[in-house]
Amino acid sequence: MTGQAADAPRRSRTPLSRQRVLSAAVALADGGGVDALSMRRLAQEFGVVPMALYKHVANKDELLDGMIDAVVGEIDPPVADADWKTAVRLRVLSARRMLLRHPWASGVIEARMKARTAPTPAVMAYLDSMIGLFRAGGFSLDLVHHAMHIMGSRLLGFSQELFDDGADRAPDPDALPPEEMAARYPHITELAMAVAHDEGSVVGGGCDDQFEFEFALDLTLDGLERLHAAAN
Amino acid sequence: MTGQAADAPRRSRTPLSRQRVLSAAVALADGGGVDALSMRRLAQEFGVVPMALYKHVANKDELLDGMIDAVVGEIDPPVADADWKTAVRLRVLSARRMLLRHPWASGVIEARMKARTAPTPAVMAYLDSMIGLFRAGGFSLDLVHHAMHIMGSRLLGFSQELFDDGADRAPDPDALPPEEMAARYPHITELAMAVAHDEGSVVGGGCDDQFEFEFALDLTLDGLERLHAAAN
DNA sequence: GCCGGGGGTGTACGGCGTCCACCTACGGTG
DNA sequence: CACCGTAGGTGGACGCCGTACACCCCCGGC
Repeated sequence: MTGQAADAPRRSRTPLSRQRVLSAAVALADGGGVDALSMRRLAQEFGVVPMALYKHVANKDELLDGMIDAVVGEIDPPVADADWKTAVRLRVLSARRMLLRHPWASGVIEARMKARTAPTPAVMAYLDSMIGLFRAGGFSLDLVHHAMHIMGSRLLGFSQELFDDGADRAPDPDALPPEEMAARYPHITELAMAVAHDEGSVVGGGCDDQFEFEFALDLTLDGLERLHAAAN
Repeated sequence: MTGQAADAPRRSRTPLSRQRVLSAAVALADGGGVDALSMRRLAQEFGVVPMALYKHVANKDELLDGMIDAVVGEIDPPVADADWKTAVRLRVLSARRMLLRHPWASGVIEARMKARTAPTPAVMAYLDSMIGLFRAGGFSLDLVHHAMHIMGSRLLGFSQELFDDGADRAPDPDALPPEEMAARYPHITELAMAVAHDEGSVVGGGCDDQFEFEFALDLTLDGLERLHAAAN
């Protein structure tokens, strides 16, 4: 009783905000997988006509972006007062827990990564702070660069080439101005700048995907070899 | 001139086999990405009505499976007379070249992996022979097991959990009988058997995904740490 | 009291995968 | 040579999908 707007049986229960749409979409994808998520299905979750959703999200792509941002935001922030290794470790494990909670997420993130001009803000923030952890541990920019490539698949479930860093892509209509970029994602910017002009560097040169791939592969193989030798 | 069946302007040029359908589908996906591939689009590539394709492939999923098998078959066979490390290295690099040739492949393979009961035969064969390379190098079953988990994302572009090895999945209607399985994929079978009952093992126990993930993560982090230390 | 606009509605279009009934041409058999 | 079974292509329809466009209604501010 005395319910004020929660259960009026006649008109739209709650005004249906972007937040509500997003979380309903996440919930719908959590159970039933990503292809159980259609605009029509989502709309009828609210007892509303499909087009109503478009007053709160631009289109389905933008809906997916919003969902990504939401779940990436669930990843725990880095712990303070820890060496780089445990900090990175904990963060990655937290990311993994998120991905297990939302099994659709890794696929969607990866797909968005491959096609879209820029990752969503939350993903950017996550990557930026991850780079920050390595930097705080004293890693050189080159080494951080390699580290990010190496950990690619572990970081968020997608496999490779997080930043091939433009030039070939379409010129991205709504890119942040550089100063904005630098302010918001200082570590990403720093790294991107370094990669952009350093040609001969400590470990390797530029951002050659093939080189990065082999570098990561060899690191892994060396690790396996060490294990193998130790198991004698 | 004297063309015998190549240019008759009236009736079906060439009878449209499963092979032709598959390669046309691969070509269509190579240019234009995976969502440029629709049954209707593919059909009109042959100047034929969509349903005609269904005489040669069961449905779109089966078409995708066929495409996967085709491109995975492009991966070079292992080189003979080489130590395990270079053999694995060359094979993985060959796989990568294939994935760069067919950018849609990694995504499709990963998606199929996540949902399907068993990978396609060519993928199975690839994994089996990869395991064989490690085994030939003297790796213990446990270590090979870890190695396959670690290299997951590098192996074929998908991220994780190649073999969580059934039990929870749907019982798979058309599974191979065990002896067939063992004959065709000896290394996979051997490894699966070992994982199935060995509980306390050299490196770790059973096939605990969480354990495998952390194991791989730590191997990577250790490798990075070594690089970091060496860079002083 | 009026009015502008945010938010929900209705309809429609083009594309998708695929089921179904149908036809047609061809090779093998009597 | 007549016959027929069948492999392979056809045409249409169904039920989904995302979303463009026009509309309308109701509420808050002037």
